[in-house]
Amino acid sequence: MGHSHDHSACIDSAISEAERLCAERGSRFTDLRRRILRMIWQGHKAVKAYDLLDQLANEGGSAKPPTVYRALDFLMDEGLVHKIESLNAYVGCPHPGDSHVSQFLICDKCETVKEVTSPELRAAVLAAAKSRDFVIRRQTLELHGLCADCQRDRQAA
Amino acid sequence: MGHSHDHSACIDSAISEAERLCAERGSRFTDLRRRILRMIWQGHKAVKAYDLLDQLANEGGSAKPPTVYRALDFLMDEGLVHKIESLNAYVGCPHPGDSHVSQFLICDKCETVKEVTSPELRAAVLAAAKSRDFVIRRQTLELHGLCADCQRDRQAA
DNA sequence: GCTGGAAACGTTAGAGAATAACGTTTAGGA
DNA sequence: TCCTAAACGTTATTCTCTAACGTTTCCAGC
Repeated sequence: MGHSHDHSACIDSAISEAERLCAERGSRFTDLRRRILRMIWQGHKAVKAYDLLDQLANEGGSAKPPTVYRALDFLMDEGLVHKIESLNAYVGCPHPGDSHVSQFLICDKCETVKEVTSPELRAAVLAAAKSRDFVIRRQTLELHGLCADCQRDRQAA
Repeated sequence: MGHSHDHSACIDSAISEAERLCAERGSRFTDLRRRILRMIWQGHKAVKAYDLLDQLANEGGSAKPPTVYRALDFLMDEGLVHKIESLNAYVGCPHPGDSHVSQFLICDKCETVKEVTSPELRAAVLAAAKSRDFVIRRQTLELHGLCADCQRDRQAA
């Protein structure tokens, strides 16, 4: 992952995909929401709410917490971003629209968050729940460790 | 889970197991730490730090946040409690000592947290990580939904 | 038993995360 | 055009957690 890819393409495609989905659903992809989604997509790291707040402040306005949290709520409702519970931070969803359960690989060194979709893992989760007679509504599956790149140049964190 | 079991036995065994482990390791299981572990074991729900704080205050003293968080840190280091990231709350570990990765079933209705250990699920997690060349150091696996009991008398939450 | 140092605990202060409850603006359908 | 709901602004507060200090307590070594 990481260093070498055309990230501006990531951003653009995320924004236009969001545009498309919101139009399709009749939800309002306002300027504020677009700006915040763009900020989150500045990299493949999870972004903290108060960092977004600071960026908004730097861009001139006097933003307060509810501004950011309302935008985040919208983006999460639309499936455009996910919250990483173990970090209290938010990351862009690379494939909104496809309904899916989220599973994340989080590198503790470079902080890259990679969303993965493993059918086997999904099946194992469902099986574990079923055998205990438990009905899943929502799941948090966050794996912390070292990504491939950071294992190589490991001066571990 | 839940309604019908001798819970005082749960508490007692958790405390004495903690006692044993700390003695074995030479770590100090102080009165404060014992009290907080006992509070957490009052039920099979995850307990919030500030609820612990309130209970301490009710018991007379003037406890401040660091008191609780330091005790929680100790208990977590010793593997006696786990943090539920998706709730910002803490739950007793039913089998400290055994090294294990934690997987939780969390009922959104009765709030019972059940720690499960599924070798199949564990294997699936490892396989998913390995196939992406990712080394896991720590994992958060929290499944929210309805436990068996709450499915039966479902006037859902 | 005394003592020195580390661990535990007390306390003050503040950062970071999130929400409640109001008011104002704006977009867009009737 | 008007009217309503959604979006946004603003103030205040709650909850979660930590930094940084000082004091007490334990206990290993003398």
